[in-house]
Amino acid sequence: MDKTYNPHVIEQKWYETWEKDGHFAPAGNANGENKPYCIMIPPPNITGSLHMGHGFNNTVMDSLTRFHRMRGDDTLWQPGTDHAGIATQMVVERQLNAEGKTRHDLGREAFIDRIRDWKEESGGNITRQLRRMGSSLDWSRERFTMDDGMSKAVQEVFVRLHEEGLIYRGKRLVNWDPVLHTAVSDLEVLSEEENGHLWHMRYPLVDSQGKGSEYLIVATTRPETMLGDAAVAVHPEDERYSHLIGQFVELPLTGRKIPVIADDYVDPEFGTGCLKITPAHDFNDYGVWQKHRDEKAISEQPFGGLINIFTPDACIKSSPADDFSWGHKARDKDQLQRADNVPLEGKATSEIIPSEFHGLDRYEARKLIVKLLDKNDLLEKTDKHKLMVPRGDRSGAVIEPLLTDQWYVKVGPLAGPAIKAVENGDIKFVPDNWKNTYFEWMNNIEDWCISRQIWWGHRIPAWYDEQGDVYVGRSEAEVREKHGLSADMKLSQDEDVLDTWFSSALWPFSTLGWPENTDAVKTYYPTSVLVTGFDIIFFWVARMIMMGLKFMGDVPFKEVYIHGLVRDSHGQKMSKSKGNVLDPIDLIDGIELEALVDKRTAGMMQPKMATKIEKQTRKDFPDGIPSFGTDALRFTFASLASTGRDINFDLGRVEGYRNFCNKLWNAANYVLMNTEDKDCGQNGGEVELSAADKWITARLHQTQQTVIRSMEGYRLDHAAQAIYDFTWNEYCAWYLELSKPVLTNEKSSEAQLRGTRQTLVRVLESLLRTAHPLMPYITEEIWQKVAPLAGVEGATIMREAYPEPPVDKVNAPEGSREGPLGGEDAIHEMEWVKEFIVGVRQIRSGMDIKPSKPLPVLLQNTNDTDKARLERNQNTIAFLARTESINVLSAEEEAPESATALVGEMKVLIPMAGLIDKDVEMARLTKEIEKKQQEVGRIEGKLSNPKFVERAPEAVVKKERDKIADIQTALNSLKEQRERISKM
RNA sequence: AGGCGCGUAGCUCAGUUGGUUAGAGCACCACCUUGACAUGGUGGGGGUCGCUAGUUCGAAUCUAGUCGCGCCUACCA
Repeated sequence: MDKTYNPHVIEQKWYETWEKDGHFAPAGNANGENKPYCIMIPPPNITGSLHMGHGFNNTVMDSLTRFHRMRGDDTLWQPGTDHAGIATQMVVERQLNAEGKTRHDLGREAFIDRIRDWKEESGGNITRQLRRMGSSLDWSRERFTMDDGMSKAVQEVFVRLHEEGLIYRGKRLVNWDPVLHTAVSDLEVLSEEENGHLWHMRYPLVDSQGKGSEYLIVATTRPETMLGDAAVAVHPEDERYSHLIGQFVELPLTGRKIPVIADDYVDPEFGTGCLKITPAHDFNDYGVWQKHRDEKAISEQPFGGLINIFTPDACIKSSPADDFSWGHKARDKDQLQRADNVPLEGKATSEIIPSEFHGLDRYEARKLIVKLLDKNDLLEKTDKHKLMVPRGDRSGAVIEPLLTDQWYVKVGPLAGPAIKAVENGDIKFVPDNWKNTYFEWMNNIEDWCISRQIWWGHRIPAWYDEQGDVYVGRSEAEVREKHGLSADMKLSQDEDVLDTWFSSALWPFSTLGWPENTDAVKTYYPTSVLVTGFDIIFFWVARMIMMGLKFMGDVPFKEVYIHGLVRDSHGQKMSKSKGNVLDPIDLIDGIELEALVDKRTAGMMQPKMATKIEKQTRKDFPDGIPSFGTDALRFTFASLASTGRDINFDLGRVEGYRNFCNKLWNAANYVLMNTEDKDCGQNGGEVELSAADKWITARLHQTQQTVIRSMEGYRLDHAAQAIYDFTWNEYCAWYLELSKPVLTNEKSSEAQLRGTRQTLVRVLESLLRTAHPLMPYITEEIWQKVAPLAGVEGATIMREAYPEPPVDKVNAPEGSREGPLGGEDAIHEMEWVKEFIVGVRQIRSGMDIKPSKPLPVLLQNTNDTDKARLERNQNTIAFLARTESINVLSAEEEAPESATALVGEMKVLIPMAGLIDKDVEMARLTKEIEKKQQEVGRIEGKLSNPKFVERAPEAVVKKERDKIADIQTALNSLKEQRERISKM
């Protein structure tokens, strides 16, 4: 082993070996005892690169996977990527734009080829990065959501749902992205509060004779939509306006007459209590229109009131042709009429919109309308107003509600069983609270718009004849056959593709080969656990549950472990625009400050932001980021995996765990130095175990129990903490030190030496297996060297058995792989030894005595146990406390003036002559006495309370009594000591 | 508007069904280059657990209220 810990050298090497030797593949179940354990990776987007969220998420999954694999489960962690329809299409379109082309120049097929080419080149970036994280994914089963097999699954699901009437086509208002020219689902729209205006517009009454006011005032945040108004609504009980219900107002700038209708949707308190109704451009107005569409005054409006004024670009229509080319595809007049039952007699939309607005963008139209209203004295006032603006999560464009033909999944019938599965515990959320979020959404679920007007994705398996009738089937041939359509009948496939989440929803079973009934499907479905962040409970988790139950008749996973989102150390979300992103790979490899600054400011549109980010980065990382290695990063992620929602990532933690790796490395180095080429008892021979040997073994077992319990409960932070604590504070800080006096003592017997060496290697070997799921590389590297010394043979630690510590540390069977048994006596003895040593050290440190100076020690008030323990451990104590001599005083012997430490009732005395300052020792004792007195006071308070003694459990009372007795003894002892010294 | 989460040491976080002197890492102070490790060792300082009331023999932990921060849902033009 190298003298110094160098993660880079070992990491690369081991990952390649593991992958090459097929260690990531499931073990299978040849012996009939291996339970299946399966995790499906949440497929990362092919356009993406590894971010901290991935790093965290994959650390958790890999740790679970390695843990279960070592425990003998038939373990599969399956990788794959998501085609990410819109995101990917945008990436490649941007490339084309740079070449001065658009996707339309290439045509659909060539464009898709181009995307596939791009995927071959760049799409593997993230899987390479996953490998760097040490992820033990079975790459031989890697899937991609656009694979043939996946397409088949998607098609099958679509057709079956359609056959059952759970997929339908409808003309509805959808969230339309006017930049990307596609519909998006509710979930892909992010509404945020923005500053805007509330315009109060005057709509003149048509017949104001004797009716009081001459106009109604409507307030709107979107004046441009007035061109599509169909009515003005007031609350039916609003006395201010009740007399006007049924009257007409003149729609300014257009001359159209629209009715005043009554609807209790209107809030009389808001604005003037008059609400303009624009049913084709507002979801709520559409709802109002549906209730009133049969009223004559509405139905006689153009298009029955459903007046769509926008083109797909969100510009005002400028020609009659626009009426038939909005949405995403041209439709003829008859079809439109049939679909909506809306009469098309009369004028085209462009003819009812004044020509000065034609072709204007929605915001230009807004400006002009406000200007003209103002000019005509029809603008009452303009108020500043905060409003929720819906934007597409990909394009950032303001989403326009637009009437188009789309495909929908009727979600209600799927949601019922999905809710039940969580209610009855078939699926458990961890932490449990997240089920509330799930129920909340599932109980208010809306039909899911699944069609997208883009090219990259699963094309919808539907064909149209020339009359526009639609046929759904697995292929054109199947459609013809099913519906008896003649071969010469012209059919054209739907141009749209499916929402990416539609294929993701099938992920837990499509990856296993469904719709074929493969062995993998039979073995690994339902999968064991889904590990993901809470941000996609709606997007993904809920939909997988619905689809799994529907098509597999069983839940897709038994548990959902929801973890937090990784933020920066101040709790800020990491984002490119904030310039606070950390790249896990940079934490592994390290990065120079300049490179980091460049990376963070690259592509910044606003120079101001770039400057700010640069400044912040230079402040946060004055020396760049040092290289920490994968294991340190993984251990950090694990240590942060508590139940909270936010994970604030602090670089200091990684540094601490990098040091931990280094500690482990050096400890191994020490162990090897003392055991390699030496007899560690692998081949038999008498072995004598010291109290220290037994003690560390017992502590190892306790640690392993904690780790196993923690892993089973998804508390990786507790597992990490237990491993850290044991390794550093017990194995390294104490046991390695305790081994030194044995190994260096010429008087040690062969059996003693063998016992110590054996314990050194066996505990280390077992510890490495315990830690391996969290820190795979360093444990493998060390294990390779240590295992043979512990008498273990194997190709790799990752295929070794996970430690099974004996539950009962006194009575467990002999010959456990985790080492011999400890035992209570050994533990107590070691506590005594440690107290002794610490006591001397405290005096030494408190008195400013050089560590190198050997001290004479006297023991007073010793009992037989003390003497026996001293006998056995004298050499150890002398070595670790650096004593010159240890002498037991008999009861009648007077002790010289000394500094004192207490070990139970025994006094450890260090004579002060020439060494120790009286005042310092007085102060030390006084402080100690005060502390003890405080505690005595607290406990006395408890015990003198009769209610406590009466009502508290006996064990608790006894504990307090024992405690106070101990403290009293110590206190008396200390007081006495102070008394003596004060007389000096 | 509704729902949820968080508030513990200077910072980042643990704290299991209420019962030790409330812990860890980093940072801080002093001492130490002793032969695994200065990415280290030894010793030490630092918290009225956001606030208030209640339940209880006993509250960081349970209940109610309150303040602060954050998130997610929602149709207020």
